[in-house]
Amino acid sequence: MKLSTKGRYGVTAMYDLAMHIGKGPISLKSVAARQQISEHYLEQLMGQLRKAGLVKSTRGAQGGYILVKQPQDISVGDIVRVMEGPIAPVDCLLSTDPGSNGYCPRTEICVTRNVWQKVGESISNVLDSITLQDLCREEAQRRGSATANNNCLKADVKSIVTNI
Amino acid sequence: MKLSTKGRYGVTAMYDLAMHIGKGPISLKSVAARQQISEHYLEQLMGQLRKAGLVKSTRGAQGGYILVKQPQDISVGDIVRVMEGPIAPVDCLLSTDPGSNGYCPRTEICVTRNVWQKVGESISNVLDSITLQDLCREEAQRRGSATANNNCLKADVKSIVTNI
DNA sequence: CAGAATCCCCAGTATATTAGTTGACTTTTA
DNA sequence: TAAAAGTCAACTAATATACTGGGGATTCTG
Repeated sequence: MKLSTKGRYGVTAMYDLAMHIGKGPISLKSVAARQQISEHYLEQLMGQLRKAGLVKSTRGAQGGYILVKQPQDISVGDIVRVMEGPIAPVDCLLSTDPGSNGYCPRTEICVTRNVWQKVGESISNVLDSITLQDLCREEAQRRGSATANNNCLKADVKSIVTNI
Repeated sequence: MKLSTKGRYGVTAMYDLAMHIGKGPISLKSVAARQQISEHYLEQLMGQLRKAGLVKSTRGAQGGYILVKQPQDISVGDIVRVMEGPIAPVDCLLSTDPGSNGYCPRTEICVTRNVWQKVGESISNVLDSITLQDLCREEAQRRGSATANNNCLKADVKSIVTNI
C-alpha cells in the first residue's frame, strides 16, 4: 500500500507551482532543485500532468510550467489519479460490468471486495478534500502569516476579483 | 496504491478459517482450493500469520490451521499489517524520531507529508473497524440467514457462553 | 543571428518486488 | 508403514520503479 514517487513527486511539483503562481512559467530545473527531485525524471512526470491538462508549458528560454487551473480547483486526488491511475487498492474494483476486461466473476458475492472498496472510497475522500490551496495556506501559516510570501493566497484574492 | 496479493490472500485465508471455525484444523489445501490460491504460495503466507501469532498450526494428517483468537477479535487491519507491514503510504511516516534510520529531515516542515499521514490514518481506520466476524456476518446475510451455515456466528454464541 | 535556456521524446537499465514453483524434510494419524 | 499434512530453503519469470542518457525542437537574450 505504498504510493510511488510518481504520485509524491507529482503532488510536490504541483504544490511548488502553486507556491509560485503569478510569477510566469516556472522552470523544471528550479522545481527540481527546490524539491530535490531528479530533473530528468520530473520532466517525464510533468509530461503526464501536461497531457492530463493540469499544467501548461512554455518552451524556450524563460519557459517552464504553470498551473492551468487555480490552486483551489486542483485537488491532490486529481494529481494522484493522473500519476498513478484510478485510486483502487485492488484491480477487481475497476471493471464493474460483466464482460469487460478483468471483470471478476465473484464480484457480486465477494465479501472481502467490500473491504477494499471501503478503503478505496476512504482514500479518495481524503485526497479529493485537499486542494493545492490548502497546502499553500498551511505552508503560509507554518511560516507565520505576517511575514510569509504567500503568493498562493494572493492569487486567490486576485481570482476572486477577476471572477466578480 | 495497490494492495499486493499477500494482503488480499492473507485476509481471504483468515476469513476462510473464520468461516470454518469449530471444525478443527483446516488444511491449507482446502483453503487454497476454495479460495483459488496457489497452495504453495499460501503456505508461505500462513507461515507469516503463524509467526505473528494469528493462527496456530497442527502438523501431520488431519492437521491444518485454526485461528488463535475469536473472529470478532481479529481485524482486517491486524492481518494486513502482518502481511504488508505497517500501513503507511509513504516511508517518511514510519521513522518519526530524528536520528532513527530513514528519518526525513523535512518531517517538521513538509506540507505534503500531512496529506499522506491523513491518508494512512483513514486507511487504518477502515481496516481496523472491520473484523473477521463482520465478514462472516455479511456472508451469512448474503446467503440468507435462514438457511445459512453460519459457523462463524455460532462460534460467536459459543464464545459468549464460554465467557460467562 | 548565435547560443543559451528551456521543453519534448525515445530508449536503455539497475534494482527490487511480486507471485509464484520446486523439492527435500518432518510430523502425525489411520 | 503409508498417506496426509505442515516446514523450510532456494530458485525464477515477469513486472514495476526510479531513474539515466542523448538527441531534438523552440524561444528568448545579447
